[in-house]
Amino acid sequence: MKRSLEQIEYREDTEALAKYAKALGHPTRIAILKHLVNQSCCFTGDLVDVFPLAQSTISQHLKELKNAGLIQGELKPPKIKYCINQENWKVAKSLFQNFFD
Amino acid sequence: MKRSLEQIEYREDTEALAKYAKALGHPTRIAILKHLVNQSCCFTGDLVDVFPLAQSTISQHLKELKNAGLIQGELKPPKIKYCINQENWKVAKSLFQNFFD
DNA sequence: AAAATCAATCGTATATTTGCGATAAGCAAT
DNA sequence: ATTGCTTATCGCAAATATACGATTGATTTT
Repeated sequence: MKRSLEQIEYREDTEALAKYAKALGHPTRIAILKHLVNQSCCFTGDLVDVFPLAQSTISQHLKELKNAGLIQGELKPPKIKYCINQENWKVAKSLFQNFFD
Repeated sequence: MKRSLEQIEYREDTEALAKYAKALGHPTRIAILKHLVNQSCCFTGDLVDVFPLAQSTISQHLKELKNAGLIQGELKPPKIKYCINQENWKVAKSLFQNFFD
């Protein structure tokens, strides 16, 4: 992509908010998170049953949510249990709260 | 893009939240909105001075924010005055509020 | 050690996003 | 009607996102 020569430096909280928002910017990921909030936790397999998407696609969405810090995976062999990352969840919550006044 | 055969139907509020989140998913757009919240309103030209981005790029970001419904433009010849769309702003605010509990 | 199970990653295809410069379009004043 | 100012759109290039099937990797059970 053609980019501005001087890479723009935004305030840290601006970047953070954009990062969280981007992660939330897809209905499937919103739905996954809602599911996690309700169930408190769940496994990838469960989600594959809930959504008409390939396992690899679900996994990819989970990865993005994990990268954004909104969820975390706990090894629960032979499965992996995904939960909301409460700490960052609070951070995101307050970022959005402050943003909207 | 290879898509699921059956286009997934999400709840309306899930789609709406994802739409707003997507619009917020770029630091420049966050910064623009913060600017608008502070200034209450402003013109495209002002933003071009504030951000080291081409006028066309700013215009594109404004377009996305407008499409998402977060801002609105008022003709103030020869300029266009952009403001927060208070109505949708409230909607977005409560969607994020509910989402984060 | 082998088999089974589950999730992650790879490779691919396509769509969308982001950025730019250049051009067009809208409107006011001349 | 022409000019000048402001913003939108077009056309392009490159990056990123979204989805899939196929494969790999990790771990437990047999």
